[in-house]
Amino acid sequence: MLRQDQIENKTMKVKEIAEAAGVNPDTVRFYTRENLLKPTRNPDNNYQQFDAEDLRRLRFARKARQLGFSLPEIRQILDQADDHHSPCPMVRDVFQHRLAEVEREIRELQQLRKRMTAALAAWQDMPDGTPDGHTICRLIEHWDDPAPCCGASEQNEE
Amino acid sequence: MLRQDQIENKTMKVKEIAEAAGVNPDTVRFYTRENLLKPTRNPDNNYQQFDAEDLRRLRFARKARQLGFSLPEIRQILDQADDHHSPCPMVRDVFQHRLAEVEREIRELQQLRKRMTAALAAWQDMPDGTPDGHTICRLIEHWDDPAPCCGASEQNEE
DNA sequence: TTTGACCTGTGAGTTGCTCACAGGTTTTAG
DNA sequence: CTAAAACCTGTGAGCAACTCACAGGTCAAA
Repeated sequence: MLRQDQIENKTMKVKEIAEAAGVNPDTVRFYTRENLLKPTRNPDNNYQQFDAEDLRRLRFARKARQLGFSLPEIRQILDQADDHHSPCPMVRDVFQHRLAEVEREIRELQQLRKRMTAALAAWQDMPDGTPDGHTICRLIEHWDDPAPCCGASEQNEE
Repeated sequence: MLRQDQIENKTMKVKEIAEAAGVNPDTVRFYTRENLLKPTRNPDNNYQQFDAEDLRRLRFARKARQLGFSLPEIRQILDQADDHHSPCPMVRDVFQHRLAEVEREIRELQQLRKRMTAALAAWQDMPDGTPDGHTICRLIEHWDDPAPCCGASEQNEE
């Protein structure tokens, strides 16, 4: 299965590291372009060579993406780690910032769900399903805007 | 304040309708390009003329966007209304679909928040704040993937 | 009349990928 | 041994829903 060079250096080509991380090979190429991954080159054919460290970086990047970190943030973290600085104080800041965002998003979506279920219920209550043909449309039209800013007055968390 | 033609026909220029709807004028131009708005033209100067109906369409579009409808969906709804079809059965379908999505998003974000607060708590428990400099990073690295599909086994809502 | 604010259309930038293309390399099957 | 399949390379475009920039035309008020 593994060739000699793979056993010795554990280097992978694009498709191999992509499969190992469960991502699209184009994502690997994209991250390489974006300097999140810095593979060496095989001088014979100019192919990219990824090692176990690259795989860890890639997995880290994917997990950070799931947490909502942006690619520039992730690059910053990885670069700092490369420089033997602990990126963690910075990570903590970004992390806390991101947590606040997540909580805001949750509140907004809960508000939204509440309105939507109410709208659907109002629509269901109608006799036949298409009572006058405009209920939902009116519900959308008369939807009152979520306060554009500083709307933190009523935040009942479910 | 209002000129004569505005009083009689209530036509607005880009900036006026944009302000009336609380959006960026470029958004109005964009929606016009995308055929969500179909203003007439002033033959004198080729300026776009929006009327009260356009304003209602624009407001409807904005509210539908807040609900998560896509521009093609919104265009479909508006076009059907133009044809004197009630768009509402279709709207209901899209609406229900969107509600399911919103609920899925809420569940995912709540999962995420739970993990993030746990991570921060673990980090806070450390003596000084930067205990070994890698806690959060490891927390990210060892973050276990949210089950990619069918992860609906444990959905404790809040 | 000139300044400034608006209008016009078009094209590019944003984010995080994903896909397409054209040409080079390597692997595999016959 | 060779031909085809599968991979590699870099580059450029496309997605959504705007937002901004630009160059030139129009119009209001000082």
